[in-house]
Amino acid sequence: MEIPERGDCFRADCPARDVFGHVTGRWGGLVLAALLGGTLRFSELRARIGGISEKMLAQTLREFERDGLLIRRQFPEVPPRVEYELTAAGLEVAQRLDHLIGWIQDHVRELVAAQRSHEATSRRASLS
Amino acid sequence: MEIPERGDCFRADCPARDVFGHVTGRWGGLVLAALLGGTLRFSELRARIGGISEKMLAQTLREFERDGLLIRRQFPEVPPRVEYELTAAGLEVAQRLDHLIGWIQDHVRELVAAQRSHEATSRRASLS
DNA sequence: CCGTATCCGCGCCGATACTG
DNA sequence: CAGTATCGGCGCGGATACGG
Repeated sequence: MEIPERGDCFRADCPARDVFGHVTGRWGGLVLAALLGGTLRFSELRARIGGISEKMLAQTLREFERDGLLIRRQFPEVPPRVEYELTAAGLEVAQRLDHLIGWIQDHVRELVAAQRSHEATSRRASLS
Repeated sequence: MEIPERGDCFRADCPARDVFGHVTGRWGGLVLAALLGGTLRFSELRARIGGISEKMLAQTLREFERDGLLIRRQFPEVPPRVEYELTAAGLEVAQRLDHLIGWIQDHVRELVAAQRSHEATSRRASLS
């Protein structure tokens, strides 16, 4: 397929949509944001990201390695040690993700309040 | 549940993770980013976001309305007209998403090149 | 035009067991 | 420690039909 100079995530067939899908996948954003603090081992990542399974962590890491957003560094030791680190591209993406995550975290109460208020409204409406 | 002053998306049980899930859902980011240009009708949104079905668009819009990120405005006309617009909170989220999307779109060639190069590497590795 | 309702297949993802 | 292999449920999401 022809790769345009600039992608368009709004088109279904654009490779940019593909990468966007990885980044906004269920675990993608959390993995990248977790690595903003610096290099982490597999088990450290797993501990930091609540609820992720080994399978999904491994799968997500492989996707991002393929996309060139992080690098995998393996040490010839026993027990084995593997570290993951953002590439320059990965850092750019992770920083933008972090801004998004940060805003949401800072406004949790406002968001939850909106949810509650909306529930109340729809209840009143359904009482005809 | 106790709502902390500041959320933590890395915890599995935090409401912030919940909203983060909506925003980074399959269609969430594209819907919010599409509304950055201003108010849009249902059919306009559907046309702009390649591949989305009516069902998923409606579902995504309802989630965000509940989260207080957008408002739904219905006009008493025939044929009916419904417009969707970002709230102040939605604008904040959408802008951050747009930065993320923009970077990916601007670097689509770099990303695709990384994917190709990685395929070549893993092919060589598997040839033992 | 703007949805909702229903069905249902596919693939995501968790659980478990196993390997180097 | 850092994974891979395999299985299976179930929910996401597409297709279709219908309603206001």
